[in-house]
Amino acid sequence: MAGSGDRPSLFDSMNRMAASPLEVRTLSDRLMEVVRDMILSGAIAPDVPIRQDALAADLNVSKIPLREALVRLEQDGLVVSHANRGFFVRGMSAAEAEEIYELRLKLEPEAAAEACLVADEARQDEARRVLAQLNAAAAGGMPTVGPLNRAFHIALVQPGKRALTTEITTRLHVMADRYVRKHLEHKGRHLTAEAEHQDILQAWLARDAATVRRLVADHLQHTLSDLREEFAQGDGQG
Amino acid sequence: MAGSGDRPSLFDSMNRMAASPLEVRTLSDRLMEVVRDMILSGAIAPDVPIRQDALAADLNVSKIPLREALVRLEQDGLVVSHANRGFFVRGMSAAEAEEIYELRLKLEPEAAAEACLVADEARQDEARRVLAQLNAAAAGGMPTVGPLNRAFHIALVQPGKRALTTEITTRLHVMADRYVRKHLEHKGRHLTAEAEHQDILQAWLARDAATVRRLVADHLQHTLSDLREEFAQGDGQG
DNA sequence: CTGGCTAATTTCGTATACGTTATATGATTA
DNA sequence: TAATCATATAACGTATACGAAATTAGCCAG
Repeated sequence: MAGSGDRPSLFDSMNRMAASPLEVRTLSDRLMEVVRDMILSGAIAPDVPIRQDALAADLNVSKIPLREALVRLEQDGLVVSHANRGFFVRGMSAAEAEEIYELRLKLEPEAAAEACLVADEARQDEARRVLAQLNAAAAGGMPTVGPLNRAFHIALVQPGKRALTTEITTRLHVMADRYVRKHLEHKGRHLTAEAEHQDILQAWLARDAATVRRLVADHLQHTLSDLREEFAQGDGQG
Repeated sequence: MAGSGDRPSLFDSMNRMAASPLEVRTLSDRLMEVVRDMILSGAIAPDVPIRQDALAADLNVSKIPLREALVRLEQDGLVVSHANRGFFVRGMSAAEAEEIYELRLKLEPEAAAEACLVADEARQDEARRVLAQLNAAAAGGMPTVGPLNRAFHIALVQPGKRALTTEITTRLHVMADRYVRKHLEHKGRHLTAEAEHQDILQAWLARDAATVRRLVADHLQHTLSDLREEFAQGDGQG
């Protein structure tokens, strides 16, 4: 009897956000988010093997749904697996950060611009609401800043109804998140970002596609510039 | 320290066709390709539930690696899963085809153009060799046309050493493959494609980036146009 | 037909076991 | 001592069996 204890532990942190009321989700699906956040937050270090039995025991699950979650994360680019050696958190590199932002710059500005033209009122409300939550979380130094930041950027793209574009954008944002957290969170990056977000939202709500395109590109470019600075400085650090 | 040496790393590449001789792969990894080919070839119809026990029995494996393979394919966009209802082959739509090609047009021409500038001799040989194989397979009506076509397009991008771009391009090509097979394979599309491929390769080998960019874009645009025609005609069919 | 109950099928997760591979440890030899 | 070989331990990947929960299908009353 494994489920008898029912330690609440790690899952509740995830269940709080998103989770539309009547959405059914599988365990491995939720595990993916839990493990993903452990990786993004640095709780699991890169390049060290992820011990499946141990981690599964920690999370009070068996290793089969955990493996499925890890497989998902491998496709998401956060972990790599080597046959018979297991899963490892992917190492980070300046080159990868460059590539991530290069791709985001190619996709996100236009996607957001097109989406703003077709967003209905519900989607507009959602974007507004998410940004408010994000600002509140950032002000309070909450650990949900990362996910909410992602939710905001996605909310700008999603109304475009292009599933693939939205999905790729989401993945790129997840990968970017690691770099932002590691290198930028300790300084006031999200404070400058807050102003940029506000301007973007305003143009987006006004359906000013051209401005949205420009502002989103600028926003990404600024973050990338900050990252470049960080990389140039703390170059050799682990 | 484990990773200090970083040997040449024989096994960092993605799923390639000509497997390097002593590459170790897990069962679920190979299963992914098997099931993927079943989907691409239409052996598994869209929108009908994939019976895990039955399929696993057919393939003489247990359902654990099969589920992992299906999870991979879900991230690849070929199947969808609904909690407690299982996995389904994703339905096809003209809208999705449009989006796939729109994204490919945004990424592939430039990626191929940049890659041709830095491709070493080995990569150039590989591109040449793969195209020869593709032409041979197309001439003989072999079922390997799809994978070889994909291999050729990837060979044009891979030397750019941008892992993410290569990976996304690969996925988009896999998704596109389904549409090409279903709607275009029965007509002589790969015959016109053959000439375009030849021109692309020539410019690519000559490191003529601008021409590569243009020709790849044209090539994709032609295929998309053909697809549009097909959709416009056989509109209401399955 | 509609709505709801029951039964059957299937997925999802757990527990357990086992072969194979990798890694660490210790012994042997040059 | 250093390098190589051999052994032991640990971990991964897969198979099997079982149970619980959910979905689907069938049936029946109104």
